[in-house]
Amino acid sequence: MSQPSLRERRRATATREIVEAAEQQIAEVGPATLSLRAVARALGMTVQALYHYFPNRDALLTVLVTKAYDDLADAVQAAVDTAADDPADPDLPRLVIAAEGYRSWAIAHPERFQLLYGTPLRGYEAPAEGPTTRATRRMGTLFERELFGGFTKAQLAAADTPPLSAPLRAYLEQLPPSGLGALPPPATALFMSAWGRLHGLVVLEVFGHTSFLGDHQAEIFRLSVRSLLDDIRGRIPAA
Amino acid sequence: MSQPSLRERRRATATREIVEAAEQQIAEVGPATLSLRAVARALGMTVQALYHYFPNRDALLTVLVTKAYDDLADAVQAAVDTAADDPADPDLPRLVIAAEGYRSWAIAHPERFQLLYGTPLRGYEAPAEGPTTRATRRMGTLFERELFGGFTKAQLAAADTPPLSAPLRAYLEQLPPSGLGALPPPATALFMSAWGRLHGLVVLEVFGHTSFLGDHQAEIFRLSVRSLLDDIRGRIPAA
DNA sequence: TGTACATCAGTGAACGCGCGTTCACTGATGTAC
DNA sequence: TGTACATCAGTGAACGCGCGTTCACTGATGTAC
Repeated sequence: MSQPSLRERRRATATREIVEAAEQQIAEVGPATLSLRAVARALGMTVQALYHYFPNRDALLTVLVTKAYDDLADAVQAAVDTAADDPADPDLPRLVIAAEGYRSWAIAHPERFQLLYGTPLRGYEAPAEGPTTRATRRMGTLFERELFGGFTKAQLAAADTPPLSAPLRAYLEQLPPSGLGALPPPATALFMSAWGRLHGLVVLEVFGHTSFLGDHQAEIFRLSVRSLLDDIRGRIPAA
Repeated sequence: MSQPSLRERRRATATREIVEAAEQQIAEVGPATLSLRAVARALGMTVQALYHYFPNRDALLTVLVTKAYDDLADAVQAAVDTAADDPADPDLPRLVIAAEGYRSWAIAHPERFQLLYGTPLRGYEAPAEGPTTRATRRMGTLFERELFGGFTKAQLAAADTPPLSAPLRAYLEQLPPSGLGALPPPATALFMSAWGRLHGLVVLEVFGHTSFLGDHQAEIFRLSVRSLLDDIRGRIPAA
């Protein structure tokens, strides 16, 4: 219950400032070129001082990656929550809102989005299990709810997909229930397909491959997510 | 008609060797870390010699990017051609074959795929118009044919999509006919959606975000492309 | 309340490294007469 | 066929740069008595 000491509070502040300066750096030069020296420079410190807060460059990167996953998941969550409280357009499916939250964050923070979904960083290995997978799961659960909410397990199990091989069915069924294992196999397949679809358009846009669409990228995206929802819903039988 | 001189042939050979060594380098350390010195080292040359072939690092990168686009388009083309000559499974839609050609190339050359679709390289600006857009168009045309081949313009124009705004319709109609401008607007929208869908799954897989699917990524991909085809075809009215 | 000691944020100096690029050169290949 | 000159691939030496990390230090903050 003892409140943090002055030193602890200062340390926390300094750490936060370092992370923010690093994010600023990433926004300017991209994740691959992030340099400790530049971060220190931005803070008016010497590089060596950073080593009191992070044992090395990779440790700082890990924090940045983790935070980016969390911020992205938060952004999607916030988009859904806001729309739930005060629906701007009651006809807009919440999946579209969630997807647009995802897209908006990516466009607002392209370099941090790269950090997550772009080229894996040389020499940097993301921690296998941990906060990053937690944030991913959180986001997955959100989309899953908007896609499949309101359908029974039986309906989902009867979803109309191209046939799944027996080994695939078995594999999907034994995935950890905290993730996708809770869904019947055809629904998992649909989910992956939908996830790729949503992610694909965002990735193309963020990396500049759809710039020929000019100002209409947002509309194409919304259109595409609407179709996605139609397509998926059309594959789930009525109760 | 004069055949190339000895010197010209040697120069061509040397240039090819440099490009190959650079591709090898990229395969080992990734596109961002590509260094002229390492390329020269691999060839047993000094760095300075490279400057007789490329004015600077960016020029080499441009060649590598262009070649990667071409090689990818070639791989897709080859997959379709092979299947046309000697269909391994006559029931497998050619779109699936093209898509799997795309996926296979990406998986076989993940670093070169990154070069095209991963994080844009710092300080490197791709030539706006030129060979890269040509290769992209080539690939686009291939997929377009497999998606929409056999349908009339009238059918495509009547495709069932969520409503397109008037400005979007107008914009899509005036795109250059060499690219997507030849399609009726709803078909273009469908095409973009399909392209994102296909690309998305590949990108997730290549960058390791679907590794939890283990050996089943190929099947999920095929399933997803089959669904994609169903979904699109289902939106185009009968003649 | 004061004093002795431990903790810790920060600095100055330095390390070794690999990088892209430039310059002046040598020697081989090609060309004109 | 031989000779003079131009072209060009390659080298040695060097440039200035920014990087991550280590070490020994100073001075402020916190803690035990």
